[in-house]
Amino acid sequence: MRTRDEHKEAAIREKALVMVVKDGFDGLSMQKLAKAANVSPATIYIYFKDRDDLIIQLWLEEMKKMANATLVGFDPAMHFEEGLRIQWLNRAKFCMENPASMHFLEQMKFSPYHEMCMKKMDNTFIKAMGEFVHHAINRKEVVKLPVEVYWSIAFAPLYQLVKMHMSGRGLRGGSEKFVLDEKIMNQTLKLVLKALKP
Amino acid sequence: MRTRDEHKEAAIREKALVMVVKDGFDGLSMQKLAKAANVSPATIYIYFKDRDDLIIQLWLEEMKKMANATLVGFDPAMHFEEGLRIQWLNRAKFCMENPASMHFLEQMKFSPYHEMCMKKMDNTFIKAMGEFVHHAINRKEVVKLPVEVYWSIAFAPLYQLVKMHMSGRGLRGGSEKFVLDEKIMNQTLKLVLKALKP
DNA sequence: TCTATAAAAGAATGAACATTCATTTATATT
DNA sequence: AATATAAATGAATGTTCATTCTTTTATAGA
Repeated sequence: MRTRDEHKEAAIREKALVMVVKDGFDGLSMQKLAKAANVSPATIYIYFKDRDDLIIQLWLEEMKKMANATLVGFDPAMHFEEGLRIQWLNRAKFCMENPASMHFLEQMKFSPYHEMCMKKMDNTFIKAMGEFVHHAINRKEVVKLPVEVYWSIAFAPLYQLVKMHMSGRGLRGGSEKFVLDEKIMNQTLKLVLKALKP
Repeated sequence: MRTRDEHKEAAIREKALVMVVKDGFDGLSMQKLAKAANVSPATIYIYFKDRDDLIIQLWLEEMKKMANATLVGFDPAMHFEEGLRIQWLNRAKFCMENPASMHFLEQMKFSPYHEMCMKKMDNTFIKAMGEFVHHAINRKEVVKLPVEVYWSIAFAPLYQLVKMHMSGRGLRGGSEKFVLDEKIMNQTLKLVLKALKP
């Protein structure tokens, strides 16, 4: 029997991601995607059940990449400041180096697909995060807080900054561009740590 | 001549918002919208140039609502802690009372429409915010920071919490629901202030 | 080398899409 | 009451959509 061509699937995934990032979910048409990936429309349906499945698979893949990148050099048993710093910088690096992934993941967050995705995700990542926070709370290295508050203070500002960096549009109205450099990242991380330490 | 029926435009706007929130931009079809608003498809084109225009007008309206709600009782000349607290609570209140608006605005943020929208928005709101921060910095009531960092620390956590509240899904994996109550909001606001005060 | 099998293709299908057209309807002004 | 005008409509247009059907092609195992 004929064997699958991995390059074809990769091309489909890659072009689909770009299409969604560029033109939104509206802009992702199977026929245009087929053309962009140099493949017949029917071929897409060999690798993916349907359009929804394609989008969900895309999310699962990008999410895994992001999770792996986040955990490089990280251990849930680490002390709070060290652990947070490592994760923070890992996330920042991933976002800056993979703007399309980041953009796609953010776009998914508020789409109707997100709920479906969450159900399919394996939650070892989330568990590791929870463990880390609880260690830190037990050791009194962090203010005692619901995990969600901790989470939102720790990482939401980072993502917000990345968004502004990516759109090149800060908050000064005019034409001034906002660039998220290392200095600004360290400033922000410092403030985040200040907020969360007892 | 026949006069415009304001109720028709309002119905179109309202149903369109709901459709986008429920089914994403994909789900907003002019024919379905017409049916939902009890109107002929052609009527939509009396009030809006085309589908894109409809979406952009929707954004402008919801953005204005949000901006107005945010500024109730606020003055850019206020002292930092008071001003931030007022704005923070105003925003929180608006989000919790208008989940559809909030959801729509967030969904727009990462869509290709967002750039078009930003161009059309009047920037008095952004200017007021900038003024407020600069006062606060001059009075040494806040750490000296690029406006974007200040902004992301101050409000990104709030929106993140609202999102988790709205999806009912926190970070504990299982079935435990996350509810953003007044206690949690005050805890978070306290941390934000701690981060930003010198 | 032959055969079985799944990959891959291109054309085709019918549904749904945004938008427009020709017509009717309501009303403000005369 | 008559008229002019824009609102409102339902049907129609041509396009694009996701998906499937039929056929061809490549290749692993016999």
